[in-house]
Amino acid sequence: MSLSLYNTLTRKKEEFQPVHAPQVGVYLCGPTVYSEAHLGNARGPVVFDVLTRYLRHLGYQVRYVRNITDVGHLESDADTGEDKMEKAARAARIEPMQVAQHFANRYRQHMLALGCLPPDIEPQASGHITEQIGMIAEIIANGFAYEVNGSVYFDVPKYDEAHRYGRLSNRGIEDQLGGTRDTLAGQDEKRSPLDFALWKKAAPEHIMRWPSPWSEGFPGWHLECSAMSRKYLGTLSDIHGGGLDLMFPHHECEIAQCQASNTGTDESRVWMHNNMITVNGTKMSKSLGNFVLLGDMFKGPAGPLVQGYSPMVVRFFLMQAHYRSPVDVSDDALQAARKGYRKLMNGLRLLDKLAPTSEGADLPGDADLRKLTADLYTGLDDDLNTARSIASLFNLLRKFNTLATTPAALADVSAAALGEAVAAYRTLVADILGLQDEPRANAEQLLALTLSFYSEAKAEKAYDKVDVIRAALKGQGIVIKDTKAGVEWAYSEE
RNA sequence: GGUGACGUGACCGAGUGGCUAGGUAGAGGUCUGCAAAACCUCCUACGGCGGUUCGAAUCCGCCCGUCACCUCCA
Repeated sequence: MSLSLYNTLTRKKEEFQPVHAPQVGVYLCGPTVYSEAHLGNARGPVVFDVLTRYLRHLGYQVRYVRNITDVGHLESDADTGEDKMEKAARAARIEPMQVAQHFANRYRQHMLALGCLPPDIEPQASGHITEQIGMIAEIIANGFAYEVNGSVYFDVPKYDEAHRYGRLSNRGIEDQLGGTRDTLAGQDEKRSPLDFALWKKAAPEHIMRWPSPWSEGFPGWHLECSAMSRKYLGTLSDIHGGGLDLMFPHHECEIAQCQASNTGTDESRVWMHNNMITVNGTKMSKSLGNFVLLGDMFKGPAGPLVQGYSPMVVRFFLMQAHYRSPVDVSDDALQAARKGYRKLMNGLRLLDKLAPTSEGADLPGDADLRKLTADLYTGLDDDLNTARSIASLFNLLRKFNTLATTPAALADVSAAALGEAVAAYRTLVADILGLQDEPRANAEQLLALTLSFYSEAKAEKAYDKVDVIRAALKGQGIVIKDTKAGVEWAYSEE
């Protein structure tokens, strides 16, 4: 089996073929760091984390780029030109970059907690102004952009004649003209309402600004990803992704920018879009206010949820649905996920105890076990269907549990078949799905319990038990101190 | 208005022309000092109406319902 992925650009599943095997370039549109991340923001990173983990497992050399957008997009075209970052900064009376740094730090913490490995490159838009200016110059030189009053706009109708705009989202420019609003500010500078900004001249009160050939200003909303993707992944990356809501206009514009610049490609061969997370069937979003902040839901009740859920439970919950399906959050669903996750973790712990009891090869139970093992990856290979691979894991886990409790069954499988199955389960759960055991037991409380047994043993003068407990804790780097006030403990200073 | 999804058993969610994913919940059982875990069995669904087919939840048509994008949004 080989990996196939659904490509939004072609609207079908395609066998994955790297542009330059064994190297694979993956780009995920990252967060705009002017506020806390919510659950919906976590789906893309989790999906792409599994994707890159799996690609690496398949032997590819992956370069995974996930950007940080710290040049805030404008709050809306209707306001005075103050962007999100500045607005947040003004509210907190700090530097815009401080806002960006703060939320970028928080974001990284949350992503790490969710088991998402750090990207190989995490470029910031503000650090790539030069590249963006260079790309604008190319687009102008190629005749697909024009300058008005220090701002530069992408000429969509002209581009459409040469390359056809809207291939990704499958919409013609006639359709879009019908639905365009004519009430937005700054529209008068554009030749067509469909045109989008590549560079905006900064209004006097605009803090974040950079010099450019056209004006002191800031780059357009879609340019950073094109510029940074090209810089780090070349003119044609392998996979570019983000949420479904980024397909249009964001990704559509990225493709247009790349085609119109000297890049001359669709920027990426495969375009992947994860579906939305919903609450009672409605998309979770900042603007609707129905979001659940990650930091909140890890700790306790948040929004519509009556209790908290640990990062790993959230990760498992997200992976139990296919990434192109919408997934609805609810306590019922999360609680079910939590039990499933723990079951899988208990399975992981069971593997250590599962040792073969038979010598021979090709025993009667092997075929069944091998079938279950082989089935583990059919889901992932089919457009990263984690839900199916997880189902396969549970099927294999049931087998493991049977083997663990039924000596006759265990005697029927060979060491080789069992070893393969155990290794595959471990690899899939821990390395590819990235599910780690979350210790739930509280060490302090376990220690207190142990000390109470110690005290009891001491009272009974059962010194053999006392010594065993002492030695065991010593092994953990903890010494027991019998004081007049009672039993205490301290870290061993040895 | 344009574009695109989706409607699966009590709940969450895969699948998609024949071989009834999986998890959670529920019922019964094995095991068991109690309990838990585990295992076995049961509950067998695909919005509605037509059509194609030997056979459709799966393909086609119509209808109903829900959602997303077209404006910042993961």
